[in-house]
Amino acid sequence: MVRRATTKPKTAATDLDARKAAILEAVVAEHIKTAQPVGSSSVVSSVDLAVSPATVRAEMVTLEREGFLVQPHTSAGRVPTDKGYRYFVDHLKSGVLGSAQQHQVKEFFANVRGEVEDVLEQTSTLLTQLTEYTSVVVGAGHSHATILNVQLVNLDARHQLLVTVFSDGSVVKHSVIAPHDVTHEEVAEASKQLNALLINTSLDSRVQVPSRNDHVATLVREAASMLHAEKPTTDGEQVFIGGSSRVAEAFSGVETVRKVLSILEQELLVVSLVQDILDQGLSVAIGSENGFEPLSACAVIVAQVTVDGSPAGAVGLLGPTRMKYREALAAAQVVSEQLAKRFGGDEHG
Amino acid sequence: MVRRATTKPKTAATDLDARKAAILEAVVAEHIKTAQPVGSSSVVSSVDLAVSPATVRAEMVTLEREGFLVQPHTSAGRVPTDKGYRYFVDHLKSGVLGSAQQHQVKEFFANVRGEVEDVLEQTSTLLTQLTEYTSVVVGAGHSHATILNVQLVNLDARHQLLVTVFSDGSVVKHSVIAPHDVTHEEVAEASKQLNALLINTSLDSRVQVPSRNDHVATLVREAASMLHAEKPTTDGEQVFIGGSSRVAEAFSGVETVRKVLSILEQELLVVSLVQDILDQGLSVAIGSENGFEPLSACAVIVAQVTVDGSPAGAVGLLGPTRMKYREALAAAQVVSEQLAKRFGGDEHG
DNA sequence: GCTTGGCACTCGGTAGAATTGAGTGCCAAC
DNA sequence: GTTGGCACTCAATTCTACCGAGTGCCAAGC
Repeated sequence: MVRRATTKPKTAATDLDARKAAILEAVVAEHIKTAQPVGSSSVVSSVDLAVSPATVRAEMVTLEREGFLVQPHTSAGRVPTDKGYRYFVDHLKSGVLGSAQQHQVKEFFANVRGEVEDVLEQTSTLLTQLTEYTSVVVGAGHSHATILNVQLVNLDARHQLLVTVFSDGSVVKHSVIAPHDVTHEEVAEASKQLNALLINTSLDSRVQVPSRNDHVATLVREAASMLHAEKPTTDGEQVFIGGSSRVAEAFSGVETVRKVLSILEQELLVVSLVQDILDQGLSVAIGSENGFEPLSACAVIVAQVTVDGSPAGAVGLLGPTRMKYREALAAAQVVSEQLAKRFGGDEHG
Repeated sequence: MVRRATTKPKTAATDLDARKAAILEAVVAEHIKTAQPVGSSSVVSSVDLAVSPATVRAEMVTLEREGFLVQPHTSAGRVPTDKGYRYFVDHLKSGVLGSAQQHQVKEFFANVRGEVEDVLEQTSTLLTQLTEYTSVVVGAGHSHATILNVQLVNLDARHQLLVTVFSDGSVVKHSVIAPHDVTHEEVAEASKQLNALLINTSLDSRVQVPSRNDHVATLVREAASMLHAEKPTTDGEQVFIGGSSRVAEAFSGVETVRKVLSILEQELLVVSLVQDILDQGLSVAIGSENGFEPLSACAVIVAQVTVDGSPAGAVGLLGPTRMKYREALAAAQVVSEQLAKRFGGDEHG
């Protein structure tokens, strides 16, 4: 698995004097806008520095030496490095959503109906519409939710379906194969026992299964073991990815597009990517910071969704490193807040 | 919605004499291999026709006039049109999977575990591995399955979750909001009544809900209506798309890639695309035949999965019109058969 | 001691011209 | 009907010249 090398969440390590900062920011902003290398004169005209291009050039040499900028080739303007973007993002005064978009968000949350999954899925669509980037919405797993109800349903004499309802409103099913043919009554009895056994437990907790060897007890054991055999990898997280077609626009090289799409296809990887970023205490991972080599051309924005004080998921945006950070951050922020509100105050809208 | 214009499922309309056919097939085969326009001399050397390039050229003029080939420009070789591919596919002697791939399929179906959804999802991954194309796996909706069990579970006094188990092993949940606070006992009673009411019915059939106005009856009505309010669009179909990153390789233009990805994101569209193709009685839709303008650069292969004589889903492959039809058809064929076997003989593995 | 205008220099990008060569269409001869 | 021959076409490639954005450096100026 391609896990990240533990890069230090180094922030605010280097500080630049006001003029260098202004120049760097101008370069980044301009490059984000135009996707072109930015030259000294262009900086002068975009910032009011009362300084000549020559001076700016001198500063840019320093900035390049310090690793904030690079020249694609001599006699071209400069392009920000990941470090340059990092500085830019760290010193970004947080923006606010355009009013049209604010309205769209409001509209959206006023009108979404349906189950949690549906809401999350549609939220991911909303996010890509707001930002032009690919979005990721992760719903928390239910490993800590308690069981409200279990039901063993007969499909035929040998096959049963175990349906489990959790306190967070999620429902999970497991196929159970009985070692012997069983009757409806036995299934009903097993179902009853399972309820008695499991209600109010969580998946973490071990339960005492009957050790007898009759049909019912075997069935109960079988079912309980299916339930607890939950693969620890998925943990029941739900991932919704929206706007993957945006990847095609955001990156120039075919190969980059392929790599990024290919990562997005592996939902487990996406979950761990988002988790990694949150663990680092970041809200943006720029280029190689995300630790996935194939995503080194990407920036990933993450905003945690906090419900009742504990993390309940996250929303993310994935774009090129030269993405519109301010707008994207604002969008992620607002949407995550709305999502939190939605699932906080009134849990089952 | 971009639905297809009802093009006639015209097959075997035109027939070509043996030599023209051989030339056409050579051109298609060569173009599929090289992605380049194919010239007369290249045809001569790839087919043993005992005929000179000049003669081939004369034939190609005819083929072009009849719409099977086009020239990108004067003085280039020829490229097949959709019609050309169509002829090629219609006259394809069905191929067989490479032995390595056969083994892979066998291996796969010997080892997949888990719920139907998991199997289908992994099947889509298998298909893209077999073919290098994007795959689509559609599981049939449960609109005709009967209800085996319903359960109303209390989340809190006003919010309940209705969990329905169908005879095909699918499980669906619906949030229910009670008009008044209800007790656990009332919920249990409602649950019981719902079971009595709904077991062995299908979603098509209307049921007689109690008209009384007490809490329990209201709850029953509310729950039943949620269940039957199933949006007719989704019908509970499940769609699994694998290898969307393959789109980036398969098409050259960024814009084409974007369009195709964007269609793939809309699962409902994909379902109707697959359905359309099956309705036309086709197993391959080439270029504009699929009726979606953004997919006019694509060919789509579909193989129905038939369980116990009735359609239970479909597997599909999406690639460029110059896709490797023989291999892709073989793969779709084999996988759909295996899938049918899997869900036929032993339904709940 | 910064700052700056001046200047030579670099080098990617573009435009135009020349060249190449794969492939065609046509035709007269077989 | 088939074929070799041939003139012709035109995308692709190569080469050249050149432009100009942008740089680095430096000596003069505030």
